[in-house]
Amino acid sequence: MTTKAKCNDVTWKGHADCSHCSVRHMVLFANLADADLDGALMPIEEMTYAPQTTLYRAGERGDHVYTIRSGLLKLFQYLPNGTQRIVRLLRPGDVAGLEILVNGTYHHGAVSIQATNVCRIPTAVLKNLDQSKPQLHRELMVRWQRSLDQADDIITLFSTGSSQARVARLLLHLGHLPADTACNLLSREDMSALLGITVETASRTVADFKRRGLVKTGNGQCEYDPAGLQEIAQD
Amino acid sequence: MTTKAKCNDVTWKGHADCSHCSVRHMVLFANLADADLDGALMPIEEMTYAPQTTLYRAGERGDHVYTIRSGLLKLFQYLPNGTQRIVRLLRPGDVAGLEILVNGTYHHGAVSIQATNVCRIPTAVLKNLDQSKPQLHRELMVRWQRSLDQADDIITLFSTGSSQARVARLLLHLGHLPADTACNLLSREDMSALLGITVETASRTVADFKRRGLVKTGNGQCEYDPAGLQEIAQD
DNA sequence: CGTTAAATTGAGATCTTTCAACTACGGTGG
DNA sequence: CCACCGTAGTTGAAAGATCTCAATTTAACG
Repeated sequence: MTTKAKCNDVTWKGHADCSHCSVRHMVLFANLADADLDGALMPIEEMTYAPQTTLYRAGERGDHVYTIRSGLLKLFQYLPNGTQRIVRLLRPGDVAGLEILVNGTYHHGAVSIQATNVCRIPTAVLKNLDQSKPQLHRELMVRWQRSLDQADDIITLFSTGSSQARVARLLLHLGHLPADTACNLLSREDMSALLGITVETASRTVADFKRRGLVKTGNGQCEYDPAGLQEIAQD
Repeated sequence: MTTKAKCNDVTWKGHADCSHCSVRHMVLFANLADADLDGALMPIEEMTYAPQTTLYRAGERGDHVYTIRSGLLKLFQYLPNGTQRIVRLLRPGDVAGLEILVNGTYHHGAVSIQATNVCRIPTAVLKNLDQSKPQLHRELMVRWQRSLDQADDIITLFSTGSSQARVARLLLHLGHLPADTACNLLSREDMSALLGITVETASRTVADFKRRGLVKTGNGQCEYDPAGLQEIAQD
């Protein structure tokens, strides 16, 4: 289900370490000098999770943060009535579990939506670097701010307006990274939990978009008409 | 409209300075030693804003963050269609404008809902303290995390479920601080922008609560039945 | 090829919005 | 002091959107 590898362990196949990380430019250590990272063999693990794998649960104590290298992760909370509400969608370069640095407890459940590759970083590493490399602070602030921006997106883009507008905005949002006109489709259940609508409404809306020729789907992938969806996303 | 006072200026009436701040325990400098703050006369201003006053606008450049000492502040963004969506509600102890530390631009509009008293802190102060007092980092992280928790609340509490449930949760949330069973009521317009419903629905819902004896209102104040609202807030 | 979960569809009930009318209230100026 | 005015709040009624529940189809997988 998951694979492990010491990121900085020279005995590990591939010789991977943070200073040669292929996504280094977008992750937590982006702006630290190579020398800062070379000093110690850090117990950072690279891990790959199959879809639907739980990384951690809300309320759980822990001492790792996760930077996403590839894939898609959802963070969610449970509502009073027991249903699940997705509060963040994390993509490569994003960080999960920063709250652990504040009080040692995760505030969300974290589950992979697609196959997801992450670096699992012990808080001890950050605390060590913290004292020696103040540059890390800025990097942490940037991640924290990015999380806030993403939360704002969930509020303004995904929790406001008609279900049509929400779905359209979601598709555009998902497509924004890989290409400009295609995206991996979420399950109707995840759409529902993310957009605050029912599974049926999500299904009907996507089906309607298909009928109108706005999207074409094929095994989990989705090609769409940007202009058309943009129009609907307006309101 | 607004009043100013140098927080640490010994010539200011009242002799106020951060080391004697009455809400010190809940604000940004909570855990800094008095000595850390005494060193320099810092250009921190205490200001009082009348209701409906704009502190800053989205997109604007700036170099101040605000800690709320008393009152109520809304942070909002505009939707594609021009309507306003409230993304955060700030109360005493909360911080507004932290994003300025990352890229110098405010991400929201900030407007006082009630008369609001704040400390207006230049980013330069934080950057100075930052280098000399690493303890400030933890304090900043705590604020950042609090902002995230509040954003999560907006998503799960105020943007999910029936309008009745949302209004009930809002009243309970507003009452949580002052007393346990009363709160200052928002305008229907702000309710609408916060809960993602129309002004009319907000009005009807509150009216319905009144008819059912769940709330009593009198000039902007609101007394409510906690158990009854809790019931409705469940879903 | 059978089994199970996910997605889709239909139909009616329910909720929310829309649009328009009306009321309450505070302040202004005559 | 009172009529007038503008804003915020309220209410009604019909249209529209979403949800609910049940049935059906499709897809996934061993």
